[in-house]
Amino acid sequence: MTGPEEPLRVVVVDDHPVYRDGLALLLGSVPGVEVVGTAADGAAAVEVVREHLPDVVVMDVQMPVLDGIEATRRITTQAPSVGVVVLTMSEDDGTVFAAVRAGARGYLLKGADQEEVLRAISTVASGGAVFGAALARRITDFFAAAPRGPEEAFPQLTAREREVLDLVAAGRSNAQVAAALFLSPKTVRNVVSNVLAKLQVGDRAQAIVRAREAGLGR
Amino acid sequence: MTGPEEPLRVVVVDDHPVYRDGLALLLGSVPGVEVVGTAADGAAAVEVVREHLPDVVVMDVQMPVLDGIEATRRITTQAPSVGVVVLTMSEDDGTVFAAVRAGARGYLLKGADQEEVLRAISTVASGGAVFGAALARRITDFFAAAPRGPEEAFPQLTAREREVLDLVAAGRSNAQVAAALFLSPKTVRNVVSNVLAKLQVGDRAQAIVRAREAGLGR
DNA sequence: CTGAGCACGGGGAATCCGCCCGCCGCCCGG
DNA sequence: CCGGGCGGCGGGCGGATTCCCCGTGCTCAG
Repeated sequence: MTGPEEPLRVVVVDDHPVYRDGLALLLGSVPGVEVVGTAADGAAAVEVVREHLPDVVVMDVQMPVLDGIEATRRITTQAPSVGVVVLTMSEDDGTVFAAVRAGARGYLLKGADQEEVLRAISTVASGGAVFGAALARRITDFFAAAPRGPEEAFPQLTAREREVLDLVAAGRSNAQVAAALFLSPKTVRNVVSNVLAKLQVGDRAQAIVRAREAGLGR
Repeated sequence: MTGPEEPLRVVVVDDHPVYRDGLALLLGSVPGVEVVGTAADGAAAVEVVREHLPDVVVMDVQMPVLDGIEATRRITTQAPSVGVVVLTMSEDDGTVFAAVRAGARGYLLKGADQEEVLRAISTVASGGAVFGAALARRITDFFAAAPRGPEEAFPQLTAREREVLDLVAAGRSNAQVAAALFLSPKTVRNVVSNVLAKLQVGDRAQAIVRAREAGLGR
């Protein structure tokens, strides 16, 4: 990573000529960065990327013909080694998630200054992921809400019972649980029975619901 | 952000003296970065941060007295303006999620080179979030898996079948579903039966798992 | 009109499941 | 030493669930 430095090969995609060429010029003037191509819509972007195989693509979202999300999906599918930084006006949750799901590893708002864009490009080129200031909060909030871990799940259960419940929550039958844990099917039934009692639920189905709400079975 | 540049005030936290002081020296030698404090454990880190209020804390995870996760939680709670970059050996999913939930906005492996660490510090100082190469994939995978909305779930099901499946996924028995939908229990059984067939699962439990993975039942 | 597809209702048999009971091995305090 | 408590283990039983039949009424296309 240190030394002569092959330049970072970048493609800029945006349907607004002034913004696109301005950003390309700006990036090209930075030592160690080479803009190897530009495109004004998603379809052209896919083509340019296929041709030049850059390290990073800086991608707008709102574009004619093929939007940036779909273009990102095609690019990351065809050439997973290419990092995509999405640069857009929208800080809408749906757009952010869609972009990341499509394979983007960077997401900045168009208000970002040059240094921020450059840092994002470098980070993404080295395989990392970056989210701009306006999004960082949403990202962390999202993590806080979603993967509410197995968090000391069900302390009233024994280790064995948690183990069984986890498999039950994954949809396994008692017989499958027994096979997986090298137990008699009858024993599994009893363990499940104890779990139902401790969870204060009436049947297996409700146990699955409770367990999955606590993050088990995945 | 451009101009005279107040220096970036950084605190380095790591229980390994060589690593801690080496990193501090390295960072301090960079123009625009000032190391205003160091700490060897989480409790000391919280104290140092409270005293100096830096822009960014570079935090190890494995530490005596108070680990980096908990220290991060306390710091981001007391001083939300302070950005925390976690720097650790572990690329374990649980650790990553725990760190982000605790409020960290950066997560790099200890193999990261100096440039990478510097970029992360800058990005985090400006409010962004960064994940190193080894984690980026997990992050994007996580996004791909988690917020999969109710998205036109199970188009192969009839409206009635989706309605029933939704209640089943909430843990209701056939009798409860029948009462809720003003149907005969026998009809509910048949509908559930059709759903099981269309979902290609063998029993109610697996249907619940599939449904909840698609966002139903909540 | 006629047949196909679907929602709805029903019956019976095989299966699965949860519950109650007893047994065994372990640990701990008297 | 020994007796109780607890978790893991298994048998037998009754109820719930699933599956595979059946038939009805409705809509829609040919």
